[in-house]
Amino acid sequence: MEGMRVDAEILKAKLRAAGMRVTAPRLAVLEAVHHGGHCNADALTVAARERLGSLSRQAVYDNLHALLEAGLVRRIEPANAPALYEARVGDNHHHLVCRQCGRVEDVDCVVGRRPCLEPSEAHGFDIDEAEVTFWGLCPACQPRPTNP
Amino acid sequence: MEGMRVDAEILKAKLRAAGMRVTAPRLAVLEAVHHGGHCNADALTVAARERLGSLSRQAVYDNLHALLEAGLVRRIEPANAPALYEARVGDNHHHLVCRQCGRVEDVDCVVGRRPCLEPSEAHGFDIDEAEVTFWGLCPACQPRPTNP
DNA sequence: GTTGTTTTCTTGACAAAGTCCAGGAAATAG
DNA sequence: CTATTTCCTGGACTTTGTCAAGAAAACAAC
Repeated sequence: MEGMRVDAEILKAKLRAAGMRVTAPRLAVLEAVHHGGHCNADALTVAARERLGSLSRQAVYDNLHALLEAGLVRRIEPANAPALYEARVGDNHHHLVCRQCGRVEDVDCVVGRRPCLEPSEAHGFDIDEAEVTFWGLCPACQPRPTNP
Repeated sequence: MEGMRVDAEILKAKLRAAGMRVTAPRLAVLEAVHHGGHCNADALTVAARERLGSLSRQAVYDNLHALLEAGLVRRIEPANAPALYEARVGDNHHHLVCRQCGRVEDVDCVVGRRPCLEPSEAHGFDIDEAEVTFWGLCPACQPRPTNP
C-alpha cells in the first residue's frame, strides 16, 4: 500500500483539486494511466475494465480528454502508432521510441537548459512547446553481436 | 520553365537514379510533393489528379511509400493530424507546427550542431534520429493586439 | 517494333483509432 | 432528498490507411 501502487486517495484528491467530479470510471482511468507507463487507449480500457468490471470505450476517451485538459495526464503521439498516455506531467520531458517494438522511455530535457525552445528561425510563430522524440532501437531490438 | 516549377525532367532523372520506374502517376505524385510544401495524402491525391485526370487512392499511397523508401520524400506525422509529405530530404531539419491551423514551417537544426542527438540518458537505445517539433501559433492565428 | 517479364495501377473490401449522438444513470449542490 | 449538472452506455459513423487480385503499363531483349 505504498509506492508500488499510487494510492487511490491521492488520485481522488488530485481530481478534486482540479475541480473534477470523482467517478469510478474516471478514477479507474487515471489509475490505469499511472500504472501503465506509456499506454494507448486500448490498453487503458482493458486495465480500467479489470478494476471496474465494465466500461464503455467512450467513457475512456471522455475521461482521457478531461484528464488531459485538467493537466493530470499527458498525451504523446509517436508516428506510426496510436496515441499514448502518461502520468508524468508538467516537466516537458522528452521521449525515446523504439522503431521496432514501439517501446517508449522518458528522457529528461536534452543538453543544457531548454535548448530546444530556441529554433534558429521562428517564422513569426509564438512557440509554447518543443517536443523532442529520439528514434532508435531499444536494447532488446538491437541486433546481437554474434559472439564467436 | 525555371524555378517556379521544378522541371519534370529533373524529377524523372531522380526517379531513374533511384532505380525506380518512371510512370505518370509516380511522377505526378512526386511533383505534387515538390509543389505542395507540407501536404497530406489527400491533398496530394487532388494535386496529382489535376495533372493526370484520374488516379486511385491506392496508387498515391503506393507511390508515396516507394518514394519514402527511395529517400526522395520525407514523411512527418504531427500529433492530431494525418501524415504530411515533403520533398526536402537528407538534412534532418525540424518543424514548426501551428496548433490552430496546422500550418507547418521548416526550421533548420536548432542551436549548435546536432544538439538534439544527445539525450541526457539513452537507456541503452541505439539512436538514429532526433525529431524536434515546435508547437505554437502561426502569425495568422495569433490573437491580434487590439489597436486603440 | 514486338514480345515477355516485372512492376505498377485499379477496384473494392477491410481495419484501426477515434468521434458523434441521444437517452438513461449517477454525482454533487442546495 | 431533490434538482441539476455531468457522466456513461451503446451504436452508428468518419478518417486515414491497408490488403488483395487481376488488368495495365514500363522496360529490356530481341
